Amino acid sequence: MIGNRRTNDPEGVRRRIVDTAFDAFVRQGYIATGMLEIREKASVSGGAMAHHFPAKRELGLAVIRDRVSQAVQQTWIEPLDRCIDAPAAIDLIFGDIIGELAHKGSVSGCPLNNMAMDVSPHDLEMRLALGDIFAAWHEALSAKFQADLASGRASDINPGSLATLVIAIYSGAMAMAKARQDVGALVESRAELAALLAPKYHPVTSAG
Amino acid sequence: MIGNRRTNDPEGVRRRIVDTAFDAFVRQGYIATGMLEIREKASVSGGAMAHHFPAKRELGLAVIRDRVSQAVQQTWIEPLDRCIDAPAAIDLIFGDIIGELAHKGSVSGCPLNNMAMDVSPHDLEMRLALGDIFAAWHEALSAKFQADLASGRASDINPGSLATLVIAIYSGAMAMAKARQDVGALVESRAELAALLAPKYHPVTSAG
DNA sequence: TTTAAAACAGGATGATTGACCTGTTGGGAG
DNA sequence: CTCCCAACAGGTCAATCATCCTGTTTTAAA
Repeated sequence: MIGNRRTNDPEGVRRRIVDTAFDAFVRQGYIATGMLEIREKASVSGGAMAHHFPAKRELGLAVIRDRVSQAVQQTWIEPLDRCIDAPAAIDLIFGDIIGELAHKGSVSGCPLNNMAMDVSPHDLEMRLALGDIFAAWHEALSAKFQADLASGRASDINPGSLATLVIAIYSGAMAMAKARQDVGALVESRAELAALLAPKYHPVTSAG
Repeated sequence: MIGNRRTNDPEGVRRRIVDTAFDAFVRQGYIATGMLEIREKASVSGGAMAHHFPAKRELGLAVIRDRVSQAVQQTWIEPLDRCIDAPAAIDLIFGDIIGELAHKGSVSGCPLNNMAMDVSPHDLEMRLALGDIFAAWHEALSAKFQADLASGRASDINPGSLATLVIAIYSGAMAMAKARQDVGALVESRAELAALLAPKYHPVTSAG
């Protein structure tokens, strides 16, 4: 007769756990975050936690597959689909992130990159799951550059390696911003990135 | 009468600890590495460890100031001084890293970036120490671009923001390489970086 | 030679970690 | 209404963590 009421809302409890874990993993890191801390912040009992996620690994996998992937989807892939070309989308995305971080005050970094950095060396399955998200990101960017090429909007670019470069710039600039707690690196990288893409777009059609 | 012989070599013991810690911190991360693990790998007793580094923080600081900073110095700043211009140095550095990683088999990432990612959110002093290294790196790159500009070797570049871009590309490509355990991102980024710097260098001197 | 302090050895310590266990309650199938 | 299992509560567990302690040996200064 320990007898306390309980909520009995499996989907809600699970969502609360994953949401809390995602936030903590991104801000402090996967390894630095304890199960107890997640339980307390999510107001979930040990029994409920063990029921939904018997091991920390599975919670990590769930966060990667359910949250990190959709974070990349929302902040990168969907804007790419909506914008007229790749440079426009990239500039919009950088601008949104800079504005968000500037008014939020602190920089927690790119969720995908943060997770990849401290999880990759320790868990093969998580590394592969994160690799899939990188691949989807790269594919979306690459396809957009390819489309710009096909439509004549751009010329003289290699979609695949250019997509890799853009991802590297974003990830690296985010890492610098996080390390220095300053959006300056993102601002400068955005400007440089726009400048290096510009000459490849709207090629001068034999001006006289 | 516990009585065992001991080495009594303060500088050597300290160096072994810091070397071992640097290797472990870069490969598995600062938080994921335990003091016991470092002690065992360095063959150092608990007493010696406590004498040289009473707290883990101080070992982290020592690794950052004594090893991470010199790693950046050796792999980036010195080659910059030796090469004729920035693009030559950058291409050389990327090539060296790619070759080294390719023949080593595994990618552990950029020491500075690795340390910054999992330490920055938790310790202000370490974050500032890492920020100083980033600043020195940026300053060296920026100065080289500035010199190239002054010597007429390059034109139409912004040394400061271009240096930030190069650091972001390197850090980001390293992170991708680590996450996917593949040097492809470094290879592609090197090519793209060379291609974007080329038109700014050796400007066509009124060919006809 | 005496002596104080640095350099070490070999544990011990409490706190925290991830995992798990027993018991209880809810909801849905029959 | 009955029965069964998912859903949950609350506490326990061994392992590991960073830290610190007592004692011994070396070094160097006086």
